[in-house]
Amino acid sequence: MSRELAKTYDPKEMEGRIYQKWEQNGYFHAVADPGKKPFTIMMPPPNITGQLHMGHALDNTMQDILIRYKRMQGYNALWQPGTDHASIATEVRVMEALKEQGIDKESLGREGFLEKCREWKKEYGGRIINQLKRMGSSADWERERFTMDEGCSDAVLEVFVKLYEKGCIYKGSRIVNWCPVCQTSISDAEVEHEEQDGSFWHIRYPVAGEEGRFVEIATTRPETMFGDTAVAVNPDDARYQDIIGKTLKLPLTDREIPVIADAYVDQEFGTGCVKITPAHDPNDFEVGKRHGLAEVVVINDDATMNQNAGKFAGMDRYACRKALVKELEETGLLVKVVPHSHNVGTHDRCGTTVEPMVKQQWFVKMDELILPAVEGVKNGDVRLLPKRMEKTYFNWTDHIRDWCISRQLWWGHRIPAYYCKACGEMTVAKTAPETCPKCGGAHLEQDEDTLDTWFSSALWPFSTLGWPNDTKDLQYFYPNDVLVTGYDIIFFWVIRMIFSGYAHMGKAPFHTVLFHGLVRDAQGRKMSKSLGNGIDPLEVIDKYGADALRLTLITGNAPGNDMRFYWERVEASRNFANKVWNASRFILMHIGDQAITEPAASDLQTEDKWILSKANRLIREMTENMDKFELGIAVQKVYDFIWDEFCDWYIEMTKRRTWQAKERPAPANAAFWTLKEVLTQALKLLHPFMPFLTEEIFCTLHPQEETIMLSDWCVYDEARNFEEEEAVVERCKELVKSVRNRRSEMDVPPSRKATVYIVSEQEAVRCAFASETEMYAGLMGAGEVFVQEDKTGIAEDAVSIVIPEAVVYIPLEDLVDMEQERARLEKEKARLEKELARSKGMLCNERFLSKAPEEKVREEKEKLLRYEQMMEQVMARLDAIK
RNA sequence: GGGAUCUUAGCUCAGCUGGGAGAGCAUCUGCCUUACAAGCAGAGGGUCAUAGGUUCGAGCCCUAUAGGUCCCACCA
Repeated sequence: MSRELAKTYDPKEMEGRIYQKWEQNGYFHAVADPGKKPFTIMMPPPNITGQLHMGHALDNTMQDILIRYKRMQGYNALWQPGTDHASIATEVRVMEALKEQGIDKESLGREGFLEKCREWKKEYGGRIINQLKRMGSSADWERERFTMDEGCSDAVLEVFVKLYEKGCIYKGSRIVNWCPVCQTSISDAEVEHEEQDGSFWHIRYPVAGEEGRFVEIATTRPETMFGDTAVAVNPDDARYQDIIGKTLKLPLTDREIPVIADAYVDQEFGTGCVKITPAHDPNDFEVGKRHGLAEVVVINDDATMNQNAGKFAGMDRYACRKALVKELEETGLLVKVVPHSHNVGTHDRCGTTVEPMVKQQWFVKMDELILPAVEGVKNGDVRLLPKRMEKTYFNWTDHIRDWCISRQLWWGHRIPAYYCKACGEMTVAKTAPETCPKCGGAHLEQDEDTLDTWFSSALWPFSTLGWPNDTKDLQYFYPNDVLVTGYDIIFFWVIRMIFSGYAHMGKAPFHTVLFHGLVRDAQGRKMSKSLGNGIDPLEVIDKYGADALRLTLITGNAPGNDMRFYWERVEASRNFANKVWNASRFILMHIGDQAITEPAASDLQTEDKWILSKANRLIREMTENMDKFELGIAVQKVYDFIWDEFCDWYIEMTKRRTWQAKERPAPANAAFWTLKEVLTQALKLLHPFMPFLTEEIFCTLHPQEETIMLSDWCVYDEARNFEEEEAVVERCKELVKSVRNRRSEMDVPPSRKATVYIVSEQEAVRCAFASETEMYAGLMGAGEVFVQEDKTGIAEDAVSIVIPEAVVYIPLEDLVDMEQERARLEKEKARLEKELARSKGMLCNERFLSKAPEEKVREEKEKLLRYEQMMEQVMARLDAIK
């Protein structure tokens, strides 16, 4: 590796090369080693249909930061990657592809279709993995897994059979959410509710045997009336007491249905009479169960009406609604139509309005399984960050319903239930039984359905480590440490992993869940394909580099909060990378091939100790922030340190020494050593956030080192805590700033080197300023600096600046306007008067003095003293130039 | 219907356990000063949504109000 850096920061050139080096050297690979402490993160497996989007970029950046940080701290850090088979999403995509070739799923048959899915996986399954690599992700790719690989599938079977035998999985006829387009049932979590404008149709149902008497019901879904098997009223409803138990004629049919009483009915709502359609409404289903009503199915799987709808059979559900309403109107049974907005359930994958249907499906019984998952979060065994996510979590667990896990799909884990063709007996087993255990029949058929995708991802924290086998990896890396994911899949995935961990491993899968928000576009809209407002992370990487993208995603982002993405921010991040690059170039340029030795303590200048002390504190603070998962705060600190303190102040302070390296080698060596030392520390602290840039510079700065990735994270060192030197340098900085400020106000050209006099009656202050002139004189554009006790030799019309403990004079004959000078002093006086009033007010407040902590009172007293001194100086100066 | 969350500089957002309001971008003024114009130096800009309360002290804690966002929910 050469000891020079290219002239300009060019991420494109280095990122691919560096990543290849890391991967080839096996830095990402973790092996169980009882001698080291493990730190494990499971990567949320991206779908094999997936392309890298900003959400992945954020998610993976956060995980990579944590993994790199822990790896540097000496942990045996495992970041377990893999992909998800995404049953419904993949199936839809494959079907779309087939459709273009004019092939449909059914004609291929189950096995033929699965073959197509496997081909898809082969082609697209690895795409997103390669994209993740471009982000710099240091996952252990050698361990890459797939939710449908042999091991994960075995875990799925094991869990299914185990839960079935415990009675936690059952098959039953229940009302489920049916997607007529995808032709499968879906779980409650997959249903999205959206507010739609609809209508309330008020319809008369004639009372049987009482000519001219009607019951008026109100419905939002008239087409389901063919499935009505009752009309319900509230048992306490005075209006309808006499009608309970009577029979109604179902319009347009020859069926008769009873009027029943059920507390479910709200008297205040609608007409107080509710048509009951047990086969197509979840509530009605419950009511039907209570009253023993028949379930009449009227809608087919593809959302057309069936023969129960009489002459409407074969029509689409909405076409039927229209025709039916028209007919009701014509027959005079339609009373009125009232506009009504209501929530409609849609399938989150395809947006189709979900049809509640009664179906034979498989369910996981949740009431008991969920208990440890609730307890675990309550007692802190699993910590959710930010904490408010717990409320969302409990909101779900408190209202948990059984989980519908069967899907009428082919791509997925097929349910391990086998039916005897002879006697119908069902056997649940990991492998197909050869004969029926009941009748001995040899013809068994496996259940047609597959499992919900999330059934396998729920096992991800341990199935990837070899479970159900008791592997070394499992013993060593389970439980995992942190899960990083978006709050949008808390119900789908997080809760299910937690209860699965407790149920099958006896332990929570991880101790911390770190949630992040959504990455939105510059206008705050969700990035989506339909809006076309998505920004491709790869495009960002191409233009500005992965480091810039990572920094952009992590700065100013608090856990769980959504963030907006816009290009200006990436540019700012890239500029920071460039800053680091150039500061490093400066240092390398001066160090060259010189041997830098650790300077004797006496050779270290005040500013050297100052920056070492600052860096030391940064180490402590950042480490604390990292441990608290405050990544945004941590990176902000190293950013500010590098740019504001190290570059803008420290490097500038060392310039005089670096230029005179030949004449005065010892002080120059101290500067070089400090520059190198602090830069090295800063690079390490920055590495988890910007891995490529820091690697490139680190290896150039330390040619004998192989990588920064495996170097030690910095540790706070009490011996590098230099409070006195810090105070001195901060005072000098204030001096420089006030002189610069005044020069700028007076339009003194930067090229004009002024003579600066610092006058202080305090000897200690004079000493401090006098001994540091080399550090600060250049920074404030001073030619000569005189530090003295009084105003001897200073022109009366010099510009003056009152700073704490001293007054600075700059003779600028031609530029000085005494009127302006007086105005400035008056302004300063007014400011000080305000401060004095505030400070005195506080210190005169008895209650402040008695109740505030001593430290605060002392601080305030010191401030008052300083203001008073400065005021004195301002007054004296005003007096002098009168 | 229940719940969460937000309202801080022109814009986008930080602000950890309450102790004199911050960043980036944008704006204005000087500078191509031998690491960096992707830069340097300087400046302007905020009754921290509103109204109460707790406190010696509130952007931060409590209550209410207004507006925005999101989640959950079986009101036909």
